Amino acid sequence: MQPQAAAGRPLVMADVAARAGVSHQTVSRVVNGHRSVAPGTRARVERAIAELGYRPNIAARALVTGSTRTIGLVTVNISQYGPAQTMLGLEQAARAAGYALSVTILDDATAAAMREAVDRFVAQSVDAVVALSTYDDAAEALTAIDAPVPLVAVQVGGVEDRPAVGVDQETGARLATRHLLDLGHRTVHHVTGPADSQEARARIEGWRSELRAAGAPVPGLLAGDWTPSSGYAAGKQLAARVRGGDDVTAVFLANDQMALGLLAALHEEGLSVPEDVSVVGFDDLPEAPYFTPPLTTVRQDFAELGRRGVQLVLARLQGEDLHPDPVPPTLVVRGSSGPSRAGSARPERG
Amino acid sequence: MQPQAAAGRPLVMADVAARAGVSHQTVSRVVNGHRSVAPGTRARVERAIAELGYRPNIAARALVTGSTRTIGLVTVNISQYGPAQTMLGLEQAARAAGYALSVTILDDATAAAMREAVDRFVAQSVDAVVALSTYDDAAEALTAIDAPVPLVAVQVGGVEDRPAVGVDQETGARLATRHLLDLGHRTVHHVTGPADSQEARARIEGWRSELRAAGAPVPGLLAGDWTPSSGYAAGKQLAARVRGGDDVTAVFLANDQMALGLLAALHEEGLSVPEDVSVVGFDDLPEAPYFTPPLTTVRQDFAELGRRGVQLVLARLQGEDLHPDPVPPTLVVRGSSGPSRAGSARPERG
DNA sequence: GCGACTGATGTTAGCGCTAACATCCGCGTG
DNA sequence: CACGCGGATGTTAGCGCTAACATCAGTCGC
Repeated sequence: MQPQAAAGRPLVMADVAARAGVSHQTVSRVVNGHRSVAPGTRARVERAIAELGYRPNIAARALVTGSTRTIGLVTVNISQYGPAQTMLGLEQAARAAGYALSVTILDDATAAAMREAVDRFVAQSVDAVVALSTYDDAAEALTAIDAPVPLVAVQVGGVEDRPAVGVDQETGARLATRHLLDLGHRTVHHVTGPADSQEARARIEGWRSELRAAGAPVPGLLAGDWTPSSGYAAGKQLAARVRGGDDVTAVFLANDQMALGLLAALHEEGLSVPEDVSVVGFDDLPEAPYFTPPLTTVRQDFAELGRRGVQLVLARLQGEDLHPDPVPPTLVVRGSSGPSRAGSARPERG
Repeated sequence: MQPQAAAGRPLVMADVAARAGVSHQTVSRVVNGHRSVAPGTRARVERAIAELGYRPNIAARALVTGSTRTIGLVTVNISQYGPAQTMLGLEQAARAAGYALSVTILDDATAAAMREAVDRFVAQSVDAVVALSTYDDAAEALTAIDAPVPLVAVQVGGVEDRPAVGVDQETGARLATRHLLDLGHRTVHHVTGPADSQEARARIEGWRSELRAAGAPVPGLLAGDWTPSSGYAAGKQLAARVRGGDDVTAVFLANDQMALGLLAALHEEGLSVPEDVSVVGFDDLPEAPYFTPPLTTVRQDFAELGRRGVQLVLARLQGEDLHPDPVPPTLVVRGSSGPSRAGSARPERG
């Protein structure tokens, strides 16, 4: 696999040219798949390349072409399932398109950090930057940044003048809410994500409008922050209200991790899911089928999101102005949701 | 790719030089912090750089220096907590050291895929490659690869002639096993990771040697593959044995996700944790405290692992031959492990 | 007071590649 | 049969930067 032969200095095009008995330019033509090269010559050059194990020096190529064939990714929270999965899709699509992916993980989602990251990428001469963030200040910085390269946002809704691709959060939230309503629940409570997250707000919006459309009362929000711990707190709160006689029979949480926390709290408080309270999450973590009980949730296709992000980048690089549709989420029904006030058998794991 | 969109064509060193009234070489000296530049000149050049918004072209620099100040990371399974967290530490340490991080996510952990990834990085002229994989064939490929750049392994134990940094898996497994033994359990069952994972084997080793040291019987292994589903299957199996009268009171699983699956299975089978069976995992996922019941587990400091990985790379780049100590794991005791009910109401086979 | 030395700067020569132009050849056409 | 055309190839000129050497003061030592 070594790119240089046993010889001391690294191989360059001229070495291949000498071996194939052609000029270095012909080698360049072969390497770049240029058309006007005689088949015989091309074969000879290709053999020389293979025999020598030659690899073009991409720094030299980048210098003259002005393109590094690298996409910069700036993201937050890589240890969460969603971003990690999106990154996976992004990387694979980028690789398939012949681009390398350079990554910056933001310590915190501030505008300054976002700017600095994009800045560093520009200095690094990436061909384009993909930003994965759903927080307001970061998103704001994104609109403000005037980078000399295409800059696309993934998973950010509501950014007007910046190409973006995302999952339709609102539809997802409506799916979840509708599901609970259809099961006969009078209304559905909602545990939110952080207030400065656009996704969290879109989910609130979807939940609220579905309730309104069904003529159901719209209860007050329970504030969460994506963490299991905040779901746990919300669970304790709801349990107290149930015990106080409140009519709380269905909860929709803005993500699965919070749902896990809520499940733990309800369990501790002696409430059964779904008999006493039905619970629906959002994301469909790989662990969700193994929660106690298995979690009904809204699945987002994060990898697809990443793929579309790259698509968008490539389009921008061509100068096209693609406006991709949002990725549709789907509802996955498992054991944590059931009919209102009616014991039922647990559906099997998904 | 132009550094700044101030004028029509991209800025180059000569522009700064002209503005500062010096030669482009002096600008280069200032940019690279060379010492023999008169303070006045340096100030003038720096002002010109700031005013123009000049950024050096790193492709040109890379071409002449032969260094891209980029580290390549090849990893698997980024959607798992461990690798993701390790990557976080890696990225931050790399950034702090002035290196960019280019990422390849392996579709599958085969030797061929590993080779190809390293190969691509070499073609990309990265300064070093960090590999994050614990699977045999990938690890094997790693030893075999003769890259023209430093290649360090993170989280791979047992690779002899290749610089590596990892967590002390064996100690972690002993910690978990000892904990259960100390609680009075006669022995501890073990659900393994995949057989071709070095980490999984190290955990088996630790578990086995701790049992032996305590003079406890060593039960047969339950094969898992890191997934919740395999933990679930193991749980079903164990539950059947408990019902059959077997003396199964403590289980140590090679990761937390499998523990989640096992918890779900035991719950379904009407067994209580920790009353009937004590359960200990490995990793300490952020979700682990919210399992039902909260999971006792072994914590690994993945981010630290990443940081040490970069340390190792930098040392290699300097030509030093650092041999870092493994990162020590710690036991986190929560509700899923408790005292043995030796001589309990469960019927015993004669 | 003059050669050797030191520090600040300029000049020159590539790094390995691609783009543009130059060249050569064989062929069809009037 | 001269002409021109286009396909195949070679030649030349940079891309923007750094390394190495050249230059040119000043400064020091004896």
